Amino acid sequence: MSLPKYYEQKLRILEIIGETSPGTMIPTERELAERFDTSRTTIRKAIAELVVEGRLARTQGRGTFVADPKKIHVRQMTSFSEDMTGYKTDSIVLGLERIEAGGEMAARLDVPVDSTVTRLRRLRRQDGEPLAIEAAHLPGPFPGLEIELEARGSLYETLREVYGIDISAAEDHVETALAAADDAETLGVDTGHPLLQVHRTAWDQHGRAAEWMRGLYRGDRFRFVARISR
Amino acid sequence: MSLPKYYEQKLRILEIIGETSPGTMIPTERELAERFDTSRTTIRKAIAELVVEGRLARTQGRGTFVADPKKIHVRQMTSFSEDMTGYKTDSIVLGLERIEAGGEMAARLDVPVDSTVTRLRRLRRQDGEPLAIEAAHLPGPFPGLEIELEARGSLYETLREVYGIDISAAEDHVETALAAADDAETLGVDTGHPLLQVHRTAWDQHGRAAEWMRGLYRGDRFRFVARISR
DNA sequence: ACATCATATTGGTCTATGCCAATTTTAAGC
DNA sequence: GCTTAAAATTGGCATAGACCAATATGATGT
Repeated sequence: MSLPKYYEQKLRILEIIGETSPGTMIPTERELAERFDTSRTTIRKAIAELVVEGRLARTQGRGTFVADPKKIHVRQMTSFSEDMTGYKTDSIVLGLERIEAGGEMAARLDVPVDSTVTRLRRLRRQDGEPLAIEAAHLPGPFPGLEIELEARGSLYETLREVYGIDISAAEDHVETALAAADDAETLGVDTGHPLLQVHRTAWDQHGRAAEWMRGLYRGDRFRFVARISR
Repeated sequence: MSLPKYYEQKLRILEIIGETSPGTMIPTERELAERFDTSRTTIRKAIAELVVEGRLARTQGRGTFVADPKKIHVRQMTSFSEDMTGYKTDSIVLGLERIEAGGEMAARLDVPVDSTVTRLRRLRRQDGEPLAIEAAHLPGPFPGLEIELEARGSLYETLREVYGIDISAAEDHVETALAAADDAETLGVDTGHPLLQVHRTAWDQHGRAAEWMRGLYRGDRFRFVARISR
């Protein structure tokens, strides 16, 4: 019947959050521990969950602050760039290479094993803050993709205008995942931070596999939206 | 550059997992702590993440065991029951009441405030293990729903056959959430366990809002799948 | 053999503490 | 005033340990 002690503290801290507005600093961990007559460890566990839920943000040496829990929508079939209007968003190309398709990749893109696959890794940001990592895999060499993509920004737009590939169907698989050490570093979150992991297979106007994508989105900042009708 | 210490232990435990098969017991926390020359606290943090990822399962007094990380797919527009073929699944009705629509509910279902809304809360299980909580809200009293639903099992089938409501469009919003104390208890997971939270608005053949649903799915056991074409 | 009860084992929770790292604040020097 | 350096503050990370709760084990008695 009784709640875990850390959870009680979480509820009490939520009250503090409710009384203030985003940007306000809450009391220090040591002060909260003393005020609520508990250990700093327990307070930190409570705060950790509130950070994961996007209600708090903390910085070493500065303090812990009330955050704005708004979420960005990622829609099916619309690229990231189309969906983040109204924000100062940008996209950093982390890498664009041609690799040889392994067994799994070959199956996903329906190409022979060892054939050339183009891999594009991008970091998505909003107001300079990293929010998502997307790794797209395309069947073939796609010569000149670097330059064409640079000019347009949107991958799907580039595929359509330059390579005649019109993405017309897609299947997304959405699940939770915990940030691995390297992804956590790139995204600026703690190792183990919950993420939305999206795997997408997309097909062109002829029904051929055109893209296989893996996206990692900060769980506290994103919501995946899918609409369907028949 | 260096990895967090608990994360190193996580990788080492993953090696142990890789060498065995589901059901095998791994060494106790105290033994792992001694073997890896670290504290039990650090080992527990590593194990906690592996539990969240579905790689381990632990029981007080028994031990920690290698788990089978398979995930169940939840598809858009198909009910839970249609999707879990091959498993011994069942559904427990936690509650079926008629309530008055509040402001938010009224807006979501496009009905007047204070009008009657039917709320159906169900617990979804597989082989007796609770896996998901779904709360559906329907606009209107839906007399006899208890009996009709009992006979058919599937809500969408009941709506179609008995009430002439054919769900023909839906929008799902998928995000991560941490299990609150009561939901954690119902699902048999720890408080704070990552979940997939799905909000669905569904419309009938005339474009009228027919359902508003909130689902909580264990993040370690589910994957949301959405397919679209144009 | 079987059931019962005490004991040991194992995970669950919380505490107290130490030290490090990033940042802010204060003091010192010019 | 301004810059620079030292000190204090605050979160980050890991440790050791105490005690509890659930389960498994082994001893005991019949």
